[in-house]
Amino acid sequence: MVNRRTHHTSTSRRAHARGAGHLPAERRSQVERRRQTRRALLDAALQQMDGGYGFDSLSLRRVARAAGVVPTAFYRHFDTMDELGLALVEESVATLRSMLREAREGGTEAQHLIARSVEILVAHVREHRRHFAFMAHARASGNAVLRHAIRSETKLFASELATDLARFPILRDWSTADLQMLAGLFVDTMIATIDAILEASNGGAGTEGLSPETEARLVTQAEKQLRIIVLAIPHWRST
Amino acid sequence: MVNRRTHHTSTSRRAHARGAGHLPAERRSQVERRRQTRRALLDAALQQMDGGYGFDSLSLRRVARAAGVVPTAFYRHFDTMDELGLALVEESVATLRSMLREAREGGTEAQHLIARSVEILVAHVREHRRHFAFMAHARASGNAVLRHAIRSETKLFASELATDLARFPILRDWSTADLQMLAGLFVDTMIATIDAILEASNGGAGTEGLSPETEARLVTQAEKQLRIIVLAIPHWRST
DNA sequence: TGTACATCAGTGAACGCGCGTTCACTGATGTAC
DNA sequence: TGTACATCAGTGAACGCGCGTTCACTGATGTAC
Repeated sequence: MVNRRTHHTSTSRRAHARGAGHLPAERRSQVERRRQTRRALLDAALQQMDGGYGFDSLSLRRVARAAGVVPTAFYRHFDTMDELGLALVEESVATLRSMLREAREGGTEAQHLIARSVEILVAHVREHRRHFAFMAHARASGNAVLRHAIRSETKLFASELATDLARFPILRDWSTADLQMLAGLFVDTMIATIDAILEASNGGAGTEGLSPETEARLVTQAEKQLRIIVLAIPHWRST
Repeated sequence: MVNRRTHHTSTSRRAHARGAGHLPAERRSQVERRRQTRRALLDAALQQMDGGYGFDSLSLRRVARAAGVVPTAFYRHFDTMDELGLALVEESVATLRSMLREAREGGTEAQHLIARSVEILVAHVREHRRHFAFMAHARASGNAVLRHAIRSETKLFASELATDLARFPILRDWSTADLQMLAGLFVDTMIATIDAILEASNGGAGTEGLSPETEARLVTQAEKQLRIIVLAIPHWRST
């Protein structure tokens, strides 16, 4: 009976080194190597979801493979796929926060505010398409952990928006509940816009990207929808 | 060498007969038996998705098992899981249509119309919770076939609503694009409400159902959101 | 600066499992005479 | 009405595959002296 564990040559091992794999020639520090592999796993997960497939359809092995790493190396960074998913939620939420921050800087005149907000939204979705697509899917996915994480972040986001809205003179006398209602309406409309953008840029027949015409149409529609809500504000009698 | 294929007793086969399984005592016709198994497969799929898990996480074997049928029997009814999914989309769409039809019967005075519409929506979601949950998940799922099927049905639904809206005197002079925009806003708000109801009735801590308080809160919020949109209508200048 | 040892990120073989799909089959229902 | 044959919904064994997870390992990086 021969030795069960085969002794491979070192060259065969080198041949497997790809992406975040083991590249001794580079002389990276251990912590840097670790950081890069973690990043590669997160990016691989986002990349694998790119075709419009959700987090649920990922497998640990596919993510590891796409990251250029052996499946077992995954466990050096995350205990489960859920933990990787939560890390992606954190990154995505950071993107949302930066969006809200950017929207806060600038004038408060309604007409410009709407156009600017939609512009910022579209720019962010384009810039961080994978993160938004991840959230759009995971929001309604089968994974309860991710779904709840994203839902609660969405509620938090709406609450922060309500606080911002409270600063407008015309909304000063609205009840908290009505401000939340209004913020919810804005957020729901934004989410619908995000969905529409993502659908148009994924589902497009082979074009892979969002055509300028389609984008313009979606921007116009979103602006109109926000504007019609704003139009109603002076006529609302808050309880 | 013994015969590879074991010859089981007929009693052991009977013991396996469950649900839509083979029940010779009943003397059903072949077509009736076929119809019942198909129904059992569809119901089993809906049931398996009940815990908040989406269509993507179903497997053919699990569905067949839950339907009380052997995996291979599945193929007598559907070529693939996708086909079963499309059958569920058809059923769900029929539900939506009946909802719209019900909403059309009755007065057109705005205030009552909103309350009635929300009431009908909530009643339908409660009555057909599994179908709505299926659509809410599949809308954003990884399965491109189902996603597109549901998206296009949603657009059709919004178009029909736009046609209904065109009959209101106050909307008579609105452009088609603006009517579509308005219908889209209503539909997006309804979808958000449906999502909120489903989330509250699944995510509730062990209660399994939607508490009357939560439902009342969601109904109030939805009514307010629709009302604020309606409030804006007289002030909109359509292009 | 040089040496001996510790750490630990990534490796590769192995496992048991549920999956979709194939195939030849069984036996009740349906039909032709 | 009775018999012989056809139909076909559902069966059960088998297959190859990708999965998550375990384990002992390798070898470069890091550290104590």
